[in-house]
Amino acid sequence: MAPKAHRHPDIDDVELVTVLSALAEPTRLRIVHMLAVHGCSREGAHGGLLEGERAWKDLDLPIAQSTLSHHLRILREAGLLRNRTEGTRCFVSLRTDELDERFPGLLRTVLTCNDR
Amino acid sequence: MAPKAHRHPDIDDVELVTVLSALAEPTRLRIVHMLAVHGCSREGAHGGLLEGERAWKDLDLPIAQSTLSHHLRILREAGLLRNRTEGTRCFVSLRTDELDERFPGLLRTVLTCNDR
DNA sequence: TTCGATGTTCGACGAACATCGAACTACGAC
DNA sequence: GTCGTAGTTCGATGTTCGTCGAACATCGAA
Repeated sequence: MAPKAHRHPDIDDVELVTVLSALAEPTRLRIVHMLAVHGCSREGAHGGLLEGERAWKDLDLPIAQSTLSHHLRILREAGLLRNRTEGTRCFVSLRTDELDERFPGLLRTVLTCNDR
Repeated sequence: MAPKAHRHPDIDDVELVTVLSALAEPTRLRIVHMLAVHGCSREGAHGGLLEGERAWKDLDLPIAQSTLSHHLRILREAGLLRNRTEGTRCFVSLRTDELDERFPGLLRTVLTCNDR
């Protein structure tokens, strides 16, 4: 659909438990990892990618589209990522800075641990 | 019961997602918080408390005993805490150092975030 | 040995969750 | 307008989870 506008919570309204719950699922942790590692890719020639963004369609995971959409919503509502719609396409990115202000060091620490 | 011996996982066998799942629940996060903040209490006169330990019975939460036991098991199996049995009593403590070696900074960061 | 205190395990229950396919919606292109 | 693309929402299904009370196991004390 790429509906008119997604709802992004005010970062100050996000609870720590909500963030942890969002991250406590293999698929979602992997999505966040992908966005962190490869989010800033310079595929300049490709599309209207902004800094740190990643196209929905490039998130190729072994799950159904509807399931991916579901996980992205969980992450969005936990304040972890932001959706930007451009025509029918949509791009996702981590809310790195805001999140770091609310929960200092959390995202970076988790991602570092995730690398083993 | 306080059975003969609890099973504590080798910290290297613990997955990040397991730890996050364990922490992603209000009651359990509160338990970990209590152990971190008040674990090192000097109630010297009271019992055989070791450094950083806390007696089972002192964890007074508004839940049934069986529920508390369940949560403690989840935390134990996630490598977050250790049980020590002494007679019929049992004491719990965070596996702070081991955990920090496996997932550097994770516990401290989460606890700091939890303080707001 | 009998009793009480301390935790653990065992169903059982409803709620929440991950997953899927199908129906739907919004947009660009023709 | 009509069609295809891109992503969301809905309904259904099976699983996991948090919670409880009851039964059980283990130990110290009387």
